Amino acid sequence: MDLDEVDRKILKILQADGRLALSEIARRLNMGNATIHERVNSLESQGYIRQYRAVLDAELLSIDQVAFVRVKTNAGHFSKVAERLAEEAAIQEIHEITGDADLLLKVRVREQAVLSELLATIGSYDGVTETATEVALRSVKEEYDLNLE
Amino acid sequence: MDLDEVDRKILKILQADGRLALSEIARRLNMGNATIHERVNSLESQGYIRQYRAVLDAELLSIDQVAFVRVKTNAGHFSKVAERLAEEAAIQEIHEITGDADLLLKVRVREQAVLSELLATIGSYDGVTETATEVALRSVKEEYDLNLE
DNA sequence: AATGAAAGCTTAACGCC
DNA sequence: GGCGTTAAGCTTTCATT
Repeated sequence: MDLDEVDRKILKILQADGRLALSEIARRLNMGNATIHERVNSLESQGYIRQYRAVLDAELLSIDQVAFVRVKTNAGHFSKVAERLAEEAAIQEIHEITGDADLLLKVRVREQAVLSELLATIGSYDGVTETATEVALRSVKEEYDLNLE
Repeated sequence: MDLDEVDRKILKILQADGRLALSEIARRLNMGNATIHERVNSLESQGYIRQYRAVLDAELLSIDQVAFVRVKTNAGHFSKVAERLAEEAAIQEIHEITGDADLLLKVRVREQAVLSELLATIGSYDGVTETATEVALRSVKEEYDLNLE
């Protein structure tokens, strides 16, 4: 990792405010306008910055039913299953995990009915032997900041 | 307070590209500059847009050890415990869930050693009776888009 | 790598419909 | 609610160090 202190500061700033003007970043770091512009371009093309996005309020938009699904698969099939599950828009996270189950999914839908459907679909996938679901009654925290200190 | 088609389109666009110029959004939607500006301001102040952020690459930055922790608490204590856990930067998600455990945490750290420390800390919290941890061997998908149709 | 300067574009505020 | 105008501010490029 060949990031210097300035790069890390830029990443921290943009992680916290993705729309901040580059000229304002330059001001805060006491550097030239063009320098920050070049640095940000480089951070983007090297892949450190994957995307800029507006974070929407899931509750206000009523897309706030969250569930976690543990999936067991036939021996060695979990990667293949995971690739297929990745195409489902309602599945936000797929992790291959240690322990009893093979995959842990985080699912987010508008209504419980959609969850039921999805579970039926997952259950019918080739290589899936078992699913177990836990529903979130309340999501106390959902933040995705990386701690760059 | 309700969103119309234009609002939804704006949210979709900004969710996918949080740094897109408002004038470009206006162009795409065939509307005036000032109109889009007003709409976005309103979406922000109503809370539909919670934040703008750069999404950083956790693997490139080597902050890529992910674990899920199930926490059991003394009867009725889980909300209090959750509030306290929310202050830990490494804990990205806290959900109150159905089933055997009371809380499900998603944790993200630079090294397993930090995870061990965190688990010790959590275990010592008042009201926590038991924790069980699953480590993610690979995270196949981690996306946080809301499906606005 | 970093910079200042300048052209072109964007934002934000205003008044009008 | 939607729009055009405008001044101030921003982005991007380029020649220079």
